[in-house]
Amino acid sequence: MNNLAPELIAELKEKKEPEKGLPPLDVKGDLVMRFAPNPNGPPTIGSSRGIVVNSEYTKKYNGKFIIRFDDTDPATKRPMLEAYDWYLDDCEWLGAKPDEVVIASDRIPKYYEVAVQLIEKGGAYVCFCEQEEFKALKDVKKACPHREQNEQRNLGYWKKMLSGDYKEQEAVLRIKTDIAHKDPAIRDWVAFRIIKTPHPRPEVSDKYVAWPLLDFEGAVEDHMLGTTLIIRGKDLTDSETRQRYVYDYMGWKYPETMHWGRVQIHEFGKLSTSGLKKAIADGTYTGWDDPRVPTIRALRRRGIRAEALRKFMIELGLGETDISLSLDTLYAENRKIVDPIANRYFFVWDPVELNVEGAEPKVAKAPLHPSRGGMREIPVGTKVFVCKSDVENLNDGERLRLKDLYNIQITGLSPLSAKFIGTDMDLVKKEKARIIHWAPPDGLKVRVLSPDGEYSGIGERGIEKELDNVVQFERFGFVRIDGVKGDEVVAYYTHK
RNA sequence: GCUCCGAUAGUGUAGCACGGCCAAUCAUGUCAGACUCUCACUCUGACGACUGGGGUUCAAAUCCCCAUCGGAGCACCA
Repeated sequence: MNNLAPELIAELKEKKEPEKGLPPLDVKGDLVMRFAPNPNGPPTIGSSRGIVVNSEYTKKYNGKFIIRFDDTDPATKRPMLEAYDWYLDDCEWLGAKPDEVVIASDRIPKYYEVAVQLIEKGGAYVCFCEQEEFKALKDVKKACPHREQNEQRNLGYWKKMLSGDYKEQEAVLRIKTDIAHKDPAIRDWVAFRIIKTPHPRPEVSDKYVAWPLLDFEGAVEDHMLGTTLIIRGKDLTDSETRQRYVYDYMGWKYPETMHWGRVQIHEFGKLSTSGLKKAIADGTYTGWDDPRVPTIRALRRRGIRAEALRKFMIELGLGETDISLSLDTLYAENRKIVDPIANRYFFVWDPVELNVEGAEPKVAKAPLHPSRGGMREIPVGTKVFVCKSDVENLNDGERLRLKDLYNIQITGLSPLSAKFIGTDMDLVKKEKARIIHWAPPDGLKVRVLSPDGEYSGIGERGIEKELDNVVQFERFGFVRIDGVKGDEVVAYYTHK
């Protein structure tokens, strides 16, 4: 069979191994996709899904990946100036360097052009209703009086909207849809409103007072960018129906769309960008890369690898159900990458001093890595530090093994003391003595910042040479060495 | 209230478009054991799911209907 029809076998194998994670796409022609965040905060784990999935598809199908900043709300969801670069930086780190970067607030005049065309086609009108007033009418499928204004009037009003003649709230431009549409969410939606707060970007600042809303800006942009496939959160499913009115008036072709549900992460719960902003401002968190914060920057600082995050996001697939997941899977993925390369060191948290009577000063030798070879050397005298939790429930006379050093027997509990009883591994193998790790008294002062608090203690020398690397503190977990200052080391906790 | 949408083990997924090969895939998790001078890694084993009820059919996780549960939108937010 193999000889007769090798291509059949190959085909069978392919059928057996469907694409793990993302469903295959039916791409005809070019694929253009975009990830469109509002940079009103740094990219979060949630953003990474959008970045990874969009870029993964465009990679796979040789398409174009665009990042577009939907920053057209200078007031309520005011963009954060630093965040623009953070997005680009995190994208690059994730291996998702965009082919094109677009900033909506740079392209306002283009949106104005489309607005004028829509008005001329009778597809949009300037509405002076108060919000409540309009809603009341809309709820009973009734048009407001402004809906019937002719094009000339609308054009005049529109000019006045642009020139700043109206106050905020005084006038909006609405897209004429179907005022009796069965879904109230669709009825004559707002495309532009007036905001007199200057935009945070200095190049834009107070240049405009009429700002497009997302549905309008996105509609025009997706057409201009030639987007062929949109993947976005299901909170925007109705956008398609709304935006199609614009596309129909203009005679454009609407892109394909796909949606995904909300992602919630157990470890972080419901943290909103604005909530985080507040917590950072009041000092609850140290910044946007505090290990307790769900941003990509924080994960990076903790030593999560881009590949692990990518894989994690891809394997979520594209479901419309809301999902709630635990970072354990991400950690497992990361551990697979990091475990073979991370050097091992001793770090003693909550250190307790232990004197070992009868021990000769020596140099302990321990492998840098259990399977890779290379040794570290730790000079040690008669005094070591051990973890408080390891010696809390000891009995007098108990025998222990100090890992890679020697055996001891406890001779006193307070103060803690012990005596040297040899180096033979039989203590562990036959007597099943516990092995604990330790640190020399002249070690480094180490602080570990982790999602559930800070640990401080003493680490062996050598750690200071691992700046920026992920290492494993034995019996503690993986950490990334974040800073070294003299004899003081700061590490960020990666995971168990 | 109106309009959409979804439901497979603790979690996340595969399978559903073309019903049988599904007593249901993979990963993670949990438990047990092996290995190991780490409670890490690796290995072995166990645990664990088609929301419920009807219908169509020789045959349903897959198709249809109802119910239940969950979610989204109904903003001059994105």
